[in-house]
Amino acid sequence: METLRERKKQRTRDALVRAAVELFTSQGYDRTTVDDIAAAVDVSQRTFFRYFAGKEEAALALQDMVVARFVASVRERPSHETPLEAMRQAVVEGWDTINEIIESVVPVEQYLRMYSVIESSPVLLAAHLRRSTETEERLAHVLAEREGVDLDTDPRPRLAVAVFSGVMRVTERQWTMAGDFSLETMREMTISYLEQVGPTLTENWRTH
Amino acid sequence: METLRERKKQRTRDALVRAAVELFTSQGYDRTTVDDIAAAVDVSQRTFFRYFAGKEEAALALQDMVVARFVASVRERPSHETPLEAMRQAVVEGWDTINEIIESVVPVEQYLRMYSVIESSPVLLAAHLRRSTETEERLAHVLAEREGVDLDTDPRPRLAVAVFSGVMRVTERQWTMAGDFSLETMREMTISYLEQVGPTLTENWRTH
DNA sequence: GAGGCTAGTGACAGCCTCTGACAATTGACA
DNA sequence: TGTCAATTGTCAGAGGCTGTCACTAGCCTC
Repeated sequence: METLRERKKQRTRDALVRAAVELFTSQGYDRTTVDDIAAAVDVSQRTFFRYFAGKEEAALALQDMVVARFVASVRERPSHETPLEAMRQAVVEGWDTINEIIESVVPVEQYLRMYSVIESSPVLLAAHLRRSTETEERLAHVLAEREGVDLDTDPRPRLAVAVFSGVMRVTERQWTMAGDFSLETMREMTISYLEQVGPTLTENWRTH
Repeated sequence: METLRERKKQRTRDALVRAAVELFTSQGYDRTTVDDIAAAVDVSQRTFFRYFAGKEEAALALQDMVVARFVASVRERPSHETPLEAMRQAVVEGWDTINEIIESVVPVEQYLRMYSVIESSPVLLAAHLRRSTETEERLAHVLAEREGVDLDTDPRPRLAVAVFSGVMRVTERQWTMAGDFSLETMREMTISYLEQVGPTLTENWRTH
């Protein structure tokens, strides 16, 4: 972020993300064209595509920031924690520090609203899920290193991450459907669902 | 499949899927245009889009058939099995009966090769993952009914399905990466990975 | 601080996916 | 056989995305 060039570039990028999120949350993802976004920032459409590989990437830029922080957070967890504990703590901690990450680009409120946008747009949801698998792969590497196991021969890191991500995905979805867009609710659901995984897999559901 | 019209339609659809899979597995997904597929079957591009909502749908048509069978299979499992047992049995059983489902449209070998195509094409993988979430939702309904719990208030069906799907997804991916496209290997990996989930979540990975 | 160098941009042109509208064709059925 | 409905082809066009090329503005050296 030293030179004027770099600062200018960052400003353009932020402006594009801001405009994109603004338009997506107000008009919807499909009803917003790349031209709209470019026009809102007063750059050419071609320039938009120099910053983002596609419309999706602009929509998921905020997610990327949060996810990157989450992965880093897991890596920094004390090594006495089990993989699941480490991921759990990192997520919960994440919900508390979201402001710091997002607020520099858009209001947190708008970030939360993007969850609905993502969930309600098939193409966007698809892109989000694919990116999540990339995150999972990165996470698996982190866990393997933490626990000192070989990712090529030991499937456990990937299995643990897959299970964890599955639960988080359900949480995300249920939270969105509930329509209560508060961080507090999200926090509670995260903890609650993660607690229930064990019993769900082992205990009998039928109570009679 | 009574009238001539219906038979003709089915034949066109099968021909499109066949041509699509043929082209995708030989040239790759991105290097195959909808025009190519339509031309191979000698119908107009517009007709293609009357059969499939998009290029992806044609590519995932075979998957759909297999998945539909899987969900039905879970529904038919004896009620004394736990949810996880039922899903596990349904999958393993599925690998044994795949021929019957697929062979009527394309050789099984080609179906297996589509896994690589899906895995190596970002857009296609994204579409696949999104569709998987829809399957998960359907599965959750099946489990909820089986166990007699309320899906609106009880997260356990969705959690169980999410965990199971997560494991299956890892299996799928590792199988594809291994490059050994035999049903036998897939079968073994499925069973092996599902067995390891429990220990992975509870036991200590560090053996010293 | 002048001039060369290069990253970043705008302006086209063009490909591909996908959709709406309307006309032409073909099967269904009285 | 004639009418009706379903299926298809043709045409037109929007929108996402990419290559190309010229141009401007920041940067760096002398």
